[in-house]
Amino acid sequence: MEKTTVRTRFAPSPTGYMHIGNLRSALYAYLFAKSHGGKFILRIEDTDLARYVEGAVDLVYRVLKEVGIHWDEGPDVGGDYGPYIQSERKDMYLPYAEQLIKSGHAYRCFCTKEEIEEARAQAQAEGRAYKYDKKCLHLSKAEIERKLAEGIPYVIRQNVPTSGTTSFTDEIFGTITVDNETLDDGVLIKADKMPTYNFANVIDDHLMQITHVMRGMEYLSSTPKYNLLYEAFGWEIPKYIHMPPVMRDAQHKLSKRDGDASYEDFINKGYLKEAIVNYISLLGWNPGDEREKFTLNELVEAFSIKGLSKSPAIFDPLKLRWLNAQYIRELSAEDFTRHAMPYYEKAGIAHMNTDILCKILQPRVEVFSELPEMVDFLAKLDEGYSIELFTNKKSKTDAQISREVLEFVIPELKALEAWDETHIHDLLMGLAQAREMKNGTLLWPVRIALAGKQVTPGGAIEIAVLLGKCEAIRRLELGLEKLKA
RNA sequence: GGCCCCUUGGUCAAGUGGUUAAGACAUCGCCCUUUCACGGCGGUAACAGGAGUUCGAAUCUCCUAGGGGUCACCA
Repeated sequence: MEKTTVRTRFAPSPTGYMHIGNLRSALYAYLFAKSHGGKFILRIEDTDLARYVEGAVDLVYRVLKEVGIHWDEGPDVGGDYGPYIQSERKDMYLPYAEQLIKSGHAYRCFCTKEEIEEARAQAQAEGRAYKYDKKCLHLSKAEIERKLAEGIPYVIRQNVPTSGTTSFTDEIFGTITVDNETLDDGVLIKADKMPTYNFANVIDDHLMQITHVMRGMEYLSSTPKYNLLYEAFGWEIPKYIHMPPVMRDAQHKLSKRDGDASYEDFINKGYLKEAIVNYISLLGWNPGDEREKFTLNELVEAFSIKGLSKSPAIFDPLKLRWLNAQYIRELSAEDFTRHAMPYYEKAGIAHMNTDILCKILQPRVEVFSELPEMVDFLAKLDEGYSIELFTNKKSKTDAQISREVLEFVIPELKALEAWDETHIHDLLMGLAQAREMKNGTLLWPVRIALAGKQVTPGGAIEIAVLLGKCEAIRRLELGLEKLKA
């Protein structure tokens, strides 16, 4: 038996926004295809002209490329089953719908939107689900001809059976059966001759020989209608893999309105793309072992739909943060600095020693955007800080001791020729030892005077080096003055 | 409301008839320490509820509850 190649697709509609949930769908479809040595196809679903957004398609390309999800076929790279943009395929669908009319699986419906609306409103008022009553299915040939001749607009509806059941097997949810009676005669071709999403999907997936349809589980309940279509055409039904949504909390999907739902939002906040991909891969999937950190290639290696969850997953920003921090810590010093530089500039410290900045910041930063706030004191001392900061129980310091410390430390530092970590370190430690005081007792007041802040990334020595001798001495003297006052 | 799906700690989750019910994030405590972090060690914390089936149920069945989805000439 010939083994067919796995083909999956990601079929976004270009909205100008790469939702985390969509990215995850793309990721899973990509991982599934690649883990089976198959092809991953990108198709743009833009049948709704009213929703056209400038530059939206480019955004899809850019994000996918950036995270390393490469498509084997798509609008820009081509392929044997193109075009890959639905609007360029728009003439392909109508003939298929007409074929269905001939075979009795579809029919023209001349009912106006208003009529439908009315019937729907009435159904709602009576508390029952609306279903089109198949009125136009029973039009005589002559009537149809007459309406056609009059140019009355129509849609083409699927003629679903009114009895019996339809079942299908989802690879993760198992077999699902529905009563055909609950199915509505959905519109296949709109009055403007454009296909509806559902119809275009079936045609395109078949024509592009998609073997595994991976999509959000909101399509679970319309899948029987898809299958009826495949059957009407006599086409092979693809495998279905429906994926639960990404949630903001137990009752809401992660949505655009939350402000935190797009890939771009996270990148702009200083998250690393590797961390984002890694994190979302784990939202609704697990590798079956205890690994949590994965590169894209490792994900391809480890991915299996067996690890996909049936229930929705709540997006946990805290865990993403943690994972991001893990990735930041693994960066080389060069890469860390490259990522941090825009934020250094924002903080006005881009001229400082990047080795030391890296040393003190890399283990502390979880998201790059928080960096300026962490180092604000470097660029500018808040001279109005309270001298109560000099008091610290654990370091055994108070204002009095701090004053004494600064009084003997300042001249020594002033006399120091080589202003670097080693020399400052040796000098300060030597002084503490000579005076028989805890390192902390000496270092605390120095750091406070240098930073004017209780909590700082890095200690007194690193901060002194970063500030440079001149500024460091100035701050120390200012601190001493405050203590004397 | 009809139909479909889901339900293990606060969160992500392992688990497929017999386990002291993993692990991670978060949280709390301790250690390390030049503040804060990093790192290390440890603690708190869960099978939605109820009936069955079975020698034995988180695992199988049914009911209830809760949640989600869907019911467009939107995708």
